[in-house]
Amino acid sequence: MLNRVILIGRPTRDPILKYTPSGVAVTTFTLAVDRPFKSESGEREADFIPVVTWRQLAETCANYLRKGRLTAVEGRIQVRNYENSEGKRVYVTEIIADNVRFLESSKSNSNGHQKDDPFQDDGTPIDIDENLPF
Amino acid sequence: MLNRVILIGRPTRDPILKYTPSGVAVTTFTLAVDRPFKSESGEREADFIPVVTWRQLAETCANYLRKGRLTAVEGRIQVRNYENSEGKRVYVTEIIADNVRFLESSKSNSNGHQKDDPFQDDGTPIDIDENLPF
Amino acid sequence: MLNRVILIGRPTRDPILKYTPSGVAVTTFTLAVDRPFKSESGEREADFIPVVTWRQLAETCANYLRKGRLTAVEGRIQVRNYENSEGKRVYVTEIIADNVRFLESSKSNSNGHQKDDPFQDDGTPIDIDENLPF
Amino acid sequence: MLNRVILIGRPTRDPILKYTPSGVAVTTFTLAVDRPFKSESGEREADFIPVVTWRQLAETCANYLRKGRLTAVEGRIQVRNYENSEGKRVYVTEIIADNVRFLESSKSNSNGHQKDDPFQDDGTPIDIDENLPF
DNA sequence: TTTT
DNA sequence: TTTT
Repeated sequence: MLNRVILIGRPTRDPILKYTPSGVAVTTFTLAVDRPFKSESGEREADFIPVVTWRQLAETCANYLRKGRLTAVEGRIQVRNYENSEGKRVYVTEIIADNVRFLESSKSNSNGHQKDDPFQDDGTPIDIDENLPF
Repeated sequence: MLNRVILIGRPTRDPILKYTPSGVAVTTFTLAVDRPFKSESGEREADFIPVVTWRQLAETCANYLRKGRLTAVEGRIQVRNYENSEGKRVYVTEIIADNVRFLESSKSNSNGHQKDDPFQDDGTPIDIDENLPF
Repeated sequence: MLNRVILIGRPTRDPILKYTPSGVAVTTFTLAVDRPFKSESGEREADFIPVVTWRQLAETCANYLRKGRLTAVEGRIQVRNYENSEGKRVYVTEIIADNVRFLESSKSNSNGHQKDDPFQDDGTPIDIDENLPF
Repeated sequence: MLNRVILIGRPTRDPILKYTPSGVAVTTFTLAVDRPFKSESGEREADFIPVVTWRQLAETCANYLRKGRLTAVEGRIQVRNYENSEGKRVYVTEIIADNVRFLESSKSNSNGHQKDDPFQDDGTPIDIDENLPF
């Protein structure tokens, strides 16, 4: 009924832009989010959280999102499940993002604003295609 | 670096209170969160999101959380992975809650307040025990 | 750059639907949000937070939002300022909501769903009219 | 009943650390948060949002927070009111922060982590002193 | 495996 | 000015 996630972290790699059979743009990446405390053995730990973006926001992420650059993600948690090749049910948890902010864009200009950074809110109903098991 | 989740939904069953070997209380439940749009076939859909609570909050959830009752959950996303019996790496995504609100408590009194509802914020560093593969 | 607010509380009165000169629907109400701790003197306290909704969401709130009913609000903080009749600058802080959930709708049917509850996300850019000092 | 705010912006000036009569540390600053769209006249606009931090987090902000540096703030909205010298009721809206992240700390080391950055969550109940009209 |  |  309400489902909101906000993350700040760093993509583990550059994103890859794909298209669904019906031509909808989709970009997937994993965000490494440092935990606010150390593990038992004193190491810094992180959660590696899969993020999916659609349509205009997917294109923007393909253009601006870069491995290792600090990034803020807003969206909702989605839990999909499907049957794998061995007939077992597999659960996949992803963030479906509707807002992404590039906090360390290499394309920032001198006053700190991102150039050519379109309005990134994507409030239209989510396409059915997003449930495809990429 | 920042990791915040807010959900409103309904537990799919009553929670069960367990204790770690070191005696720390832990409660797990699944929250069914309706999606804000219908599926291709016109059905309402939901995400089924695992939630874990620890210590005092675990005890409170065991006492107040009930199957089907509207519930708000605040916390962070955690992604664990472990090797299963077949030697395969399995990823588990859960919400580690630090705040739970019982929006339809059956134990509310006539003026709408929850009785015996202690301060529910649990801001202390998370115990190492939480990484046990329950 | 990122501005997100999530509240659960109760409207202090029924909302009133107005229209801007250009015909845009706008609804304003105050949400009473109980604080999670008691005051020095042991009393429950609340924050009284002004909320503004626009367009379709304003119409939906006029239809469903009711005084005293538990309500969830998602949006962003906006700080306006204007000069009052004595020439003094006055600051007004409001939540511009883009999602409102009626958690205790009196119009719920027997299986708990809200009837005629349209998709409430309103992700379009905010109209200039919202800066009018209502 | 639930009250959560997450902001990313830039402090308009260096913070100043003060102490209440009872010796509790408090730091106040204003966060400039760019709006995601331009004004009617095509200008970028921002909301200027007052933020208050207490105790350990106040000390950390005094040490690390700097004017103009990108900063993430988590907390809750508080609406105070008091009578001013002319006997008029004045409303003050502030974010009481319980988590602050310095996204552009000048004290970051080469791998991007903040040095000497203590655990910043401050989950203890808020002190009565915070209601003093600073 | 699932809530209303 | 305030909700339960």
